[in-house]
Amino acid sequence: MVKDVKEILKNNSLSITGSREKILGLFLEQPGALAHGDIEKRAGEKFDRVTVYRTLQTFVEKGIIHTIPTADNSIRYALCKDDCKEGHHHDHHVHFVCTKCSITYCLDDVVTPELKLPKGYTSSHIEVVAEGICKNCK
Amino acid sequence: MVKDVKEILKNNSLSITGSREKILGLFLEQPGALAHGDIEKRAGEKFDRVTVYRTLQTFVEKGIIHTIPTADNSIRYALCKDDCKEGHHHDHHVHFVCTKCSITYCLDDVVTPELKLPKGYTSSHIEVVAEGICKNCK
DNA sequence: AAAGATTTTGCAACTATGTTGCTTTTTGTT
DNA sequence: AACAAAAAGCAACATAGTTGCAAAATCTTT
Repeated sequence: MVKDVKEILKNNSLSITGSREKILGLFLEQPGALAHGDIEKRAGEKFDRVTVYRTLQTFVEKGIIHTIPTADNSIRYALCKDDCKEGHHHDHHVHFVCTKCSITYCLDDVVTPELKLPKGYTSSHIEVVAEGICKNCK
Repeated sequence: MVKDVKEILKNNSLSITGSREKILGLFLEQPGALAHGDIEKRAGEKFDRVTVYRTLQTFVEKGIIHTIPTADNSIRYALCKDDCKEGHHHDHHVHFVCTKCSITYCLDDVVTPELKLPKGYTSSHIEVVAEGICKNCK
């Protein structure tokens, strides 16, 4: 079930380091998205804040994770599906934030709907975030 | 065209002060949304940062403005339509961020689409942010 | 397997952003 | 005009995020 962390790093031509293994491991072992703060907490204060920032940034650049904008304005990160390549994300799915447990889910099966924009507007990307109660909390 | 700032404040039972008049004026005199930083800059460094924060907070509570989550994770504020009441917002429209001029628009006529969520999920609020080129920049 | 080049980490310092408590000033009310 | 209530301003603090640089770890080459 759990994909090999080292494998993923190698495939993205990243050197295998302790922090990268641990941080990537955190993403693999749980369903929701993680905010920067979550990672620092769950990792047990092992590494520096700066390292977390830089690692997340690297993962985003490589297309391993993607960012999710949330209403409360904290950036969250979640694993990308395999069709994300370096510098080119394809996360055209809807995100769901549970107001009870505050877990953020990627609803990979729910595709972002088409929008009829007013004349003159052209959209290249549409972000949809739904808020409510998730299946575990109802 | 420009609504009376004092009128709006009175209608929301807010005392009329210099900062509130100026900040509300900024929102009325331009089409897009404003971030906290924009307000501090455009106001010409007249008042304290804290005042801006508290004024914006008051306006949000009263339903005069609403917040817009953006991809770059900076909160933006925009005027609410008249059907927003104290503590109860109705901003069920789509927001549009221009990648060129980075102005954020409220597309009041574009209603947030319905979503078919997976079983077990119930959404109370859906936020849609489209990114692209606006009518002035194309 | 060791040496050297390259990355990554961790530290310190700094900037930006946002919050809280308290005093002074302004506003609304009588 | 006088008083009570609310808002503004100030200082101090808290959190988030960035940058430069030296030390440590990783990768590569032999």
